[in-house]
This record gives sequence, C-alpha cells and structure tokens, in this order.
Amino acid sequence: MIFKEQRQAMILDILEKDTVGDVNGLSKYFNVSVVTIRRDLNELNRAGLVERTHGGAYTTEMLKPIDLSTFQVKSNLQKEEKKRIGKYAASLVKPGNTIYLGGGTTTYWVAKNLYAVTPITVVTNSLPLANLMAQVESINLIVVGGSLKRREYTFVGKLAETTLSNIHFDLVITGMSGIHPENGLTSNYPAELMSDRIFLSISEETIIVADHTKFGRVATYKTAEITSVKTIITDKKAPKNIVDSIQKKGINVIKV
Amino acid sequence: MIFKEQRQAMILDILEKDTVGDVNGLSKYFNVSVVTIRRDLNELNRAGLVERTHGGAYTTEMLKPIDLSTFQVKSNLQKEEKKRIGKYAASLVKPGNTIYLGGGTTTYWVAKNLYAVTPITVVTNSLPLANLMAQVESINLIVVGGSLKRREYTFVGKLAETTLSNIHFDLVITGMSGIHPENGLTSNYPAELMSDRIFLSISEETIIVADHTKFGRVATYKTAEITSVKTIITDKKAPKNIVDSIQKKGINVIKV
DNA sequence: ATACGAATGAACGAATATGATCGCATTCTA
DNA sequence: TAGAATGCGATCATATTCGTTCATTCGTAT
Repeated sequence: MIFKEQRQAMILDILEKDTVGDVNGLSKYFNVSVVTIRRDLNELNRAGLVERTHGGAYTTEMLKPIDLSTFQVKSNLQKEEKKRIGKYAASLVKPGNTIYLGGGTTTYWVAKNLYAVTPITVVTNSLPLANLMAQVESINLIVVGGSLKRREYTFVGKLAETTLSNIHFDLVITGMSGIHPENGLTSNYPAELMSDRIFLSISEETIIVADHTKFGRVATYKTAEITSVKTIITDKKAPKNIVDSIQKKGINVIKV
Repeated sequence: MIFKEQRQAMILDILEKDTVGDVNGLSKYFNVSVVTIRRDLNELNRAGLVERTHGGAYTTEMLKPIDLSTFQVKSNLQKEEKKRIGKYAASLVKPGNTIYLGGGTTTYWVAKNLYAVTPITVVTNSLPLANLMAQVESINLIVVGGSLKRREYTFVGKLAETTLSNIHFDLVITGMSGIHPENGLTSNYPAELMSDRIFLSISEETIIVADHTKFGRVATYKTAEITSVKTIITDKKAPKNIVDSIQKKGINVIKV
C-alpha cells in the first residue's frame, strides 16, 4: 500500500535528482494511471513545489521549504537512549506549566512527548522544535526571536537575550555538549552562551537532558557550574564514577 | 485486554518502523474495528505525532516544517498574479538592505525570489517564511519572537511588538486584506494590527503587494491610511477607477 | 442500586482517490 | 505548414474511506 502523500514526496525526490520527469514514466514507475500522475503534478505545482511542462514537470529553481536532514542525521546517534530520556523528561512537566526548551537533538525527543501534558506553554529558541510543536494545537508556543544561527537552527543574539530575560519559567529543559563534575556544564555553541546563562539563572528549576556520551566530556565554552542545575536525566550507560561525583554535589541524576 | 494507551503506543512503534500503516491492517492486527483505529490515528494526529492520509497514517520521522501547503487552498487563488507580483517586488530590494516581510500568501512569493538579491537582512513574523529563508546562507534571517497564532502561523503579541519597534528597516513589504482609496489599508487579522501599524510607522519605505481582488475591498480592521505607503504592486486586472483614485493621492501603483 | 463517563462498535450519508472517456490544445514532424 | 501524435482538462463512474450520530458495554463514583 502506498499513499498519495508518499507518492508525491517520492515524485519530488525524483524530480530533484533528475530535474525532469515525464507523466508516462512516472505512471509506470508507480503503477498508477497517467491521470493520477497528472493530478499529483498539478497539486505539487499548486503548492509551488514544481513547474509543469507538457508531458511532465521539473523542480522550481526558487526556494523550497527547508531540509533539515543534517539535523536528522545527528539526531540518530543514541536515538533509543534519547527517546527514553525525552519521554521521561516530558513526564516531569505538569499541565499549566511554562517551560523553556533548549535547542538540540535530545530536546527534540522531549518535545515529541509533550503532547501528553497539555495544556502548557512552551518557549523555545529552536526553529525545528517550533515547527514540531506548531502542529499541536493545545501547546501555547512562544518563540524567542533573534537572528538565525544556521548550524543549530536556533535564534540567538541580543534580541533573543532581552526576550528571554522578560519571561518567567517554571521549568527549563535543555541539553548540553559536556557534563563534568569539576568543569561543569559546557557547550560547543558560543552564540547560545548568553541565552543559556540567562535562563539557567532565572528558572525555578532546571533539568538537563543528555545521553551518556556527554558525561565526562568538556566542550569549549563553559556555561555554568554543575551545581546550578537540580536534575540531570541520562541513560543507563552513563559512567558510574562521574555520575557518583556529580551526585555527591547534591544533584539528582536519573538513569532511564 | 489491551488499553487504548497501549494500543496507540504500539501503533506509534509500528509507524516508526514501517513509516506507514493502513487503517484496515491495523484494525485486523489489533482486533478492533476500523472506527477505533481511525479514532486512534486522529488522536495521535492531533497530538502532532503522526500524519493522517486517506486510508492510514505515517510518520515522517523528520521535522516537517510548516510550509505553504498549510495555507495551500488560499494560496491557489490568483497564483500566477502573485508569482509575478512577488518576483517584481523582490527585484526592488537592494543587496545590503534590511527589509521586513509580513506574513501572508503573496509575500510568500516575494520570499521565494529573495535569493537573487543577497546579501540582505530579512525580518519576518511568519513561521512558513522563516522556514523558506532559513536555507539561504546569504540571508541574515531575523525572526520576530512572540506567541504563535495558528491560523496564519505568525508570531504576535507584546513580545513581537516590542521587538519590532527596536529594529530599523530600509523597506517593508507586506500584504493587506483590503485596499481602498478612502478607507485605506484594512486587515482581517486583529492580532497583527499593532505589529502592522508599528512597522508601517517606522519604515523608510513601504511596499504593499496585493493582487487585484484586494482593490476596493474593505476588511474589518483599519490598519492605516492609504497615504502611509509609497508603492503598491498589483496585477493587470486591478480595477482602473480605484487605481486612479489611489494614484491621485500620490501613491505609485505598479501593475505587473 | 443507580448514574455517569470512557471506550468501543454499527450504520449511513458525505468525501476522497483513482480510473476511464472524450473533445480540445499543444507539440512534433514530414 | 498541415496533419498526426501526444498530452491536456473536464466530466462521469466507482470503490474505498471518512466523520458523525447513536447504541452498547463496562468500570467507577455516588
């Protein structure tokens, strides 16, 4: 069974690769009538994704909606762990809360599970996360404005910072590049440094979500001391000795 | 006995593995009626976890950005005119400019053509437009933060307004629901009223993009007098008498 | 025991996806 | 450039799926 939406997505892929596709060829390829292919191409055309010719179609040279595949590749690393971490973190959110969700691939899985605790207000500086949550009616979505940083697709800069400092959060959930008992929370993204420090300082409670590979790692930019957070959620593979040192400092480390 | 929640969780697993699932197959697999499966899929869809199709559902596993297809129906209207209007409007932007691009289906076509005049700084309050321009490295993209208004997928509210008033624009390009010589510029979207007024008042120059159907129309909310803009770009079908009255007031009306 | 709400199923008219046909338009080619 | 070939949109037909309304079951609170 193949659905119309899939077929159209595949047609788009074909067109982008071969730059041109003919109705008859596509018809045979998908085992559907030429009428159906024509309809597909016309719909894609109406959506502004392809240009029609007589006998086929080609992709427009103009802008197409963003492809976040790079983001996706990275997010497959430790995917199962991240899914569990995300699900657990989301369960800590209570309906009615206002939470901040940082950018990153682990927080993506938190976002995916937030539908279960609505209504909530979610503030984020991440474009992909905004797109994800924009689809859930019962989430009041507030996006921090600012200049788009393309590597991580987050909004940064002075605009973002002043916006952030004017909102109150019940809970902050964010990822970190490195977690270390002595060197604290570290990040690879200098542009987000200020934002991170701001919301860490103003939130009632902060939860760090990070798979085991982040433990013991020290990234380039120091964001805060390890003691500035209350809870860290990670997976079962997190190295015991590091987790112990962190717990000795009074931080709640949860392995899921 | 199997609970609804379990079944839905299992459906999610199946979809994530196979990417698609059809109603009939799932119905047999779980020994429940197709009605129940449909209800499950719709609930998962409302939660933003799956996409519905006729006959089943699928997960993209990708972050599907909100794009033009969200307001596809509306954007079909006068598409050819809008494409021409958008292309012309984009040609008026000069490299190095800082421009504001309002939300809407006509400005979408402006955005699609902006790749040609980079480097520029584009400020917008529209999520679909942000997704579109996010992929062009040479566009410095600034998104106005705020609360997401789902009907138009724009960011509105006090956050958006204060942000706006702190930026300087060389040029504002935006659409309007109604254009009338005496009743001025009118809009159907009360939430954006304040934002619209703000950027109209602070911009060096304002260009309105609007197909011919907007001429002579008066929408619910008055945004500004017609004299507050310098240029209106429309198509050849714009009614002559109304265009004349507007031009008599010193406004440059361009038909493309 | 009774009332109530959640989950499920049955039935039915409406909507969707697809295919077939046909007269007209576009493109090709001799 | 004129006729042939191909592709086109429009219309109609059909099978499947959809959403809605109503009824039933079952567990739980009163």
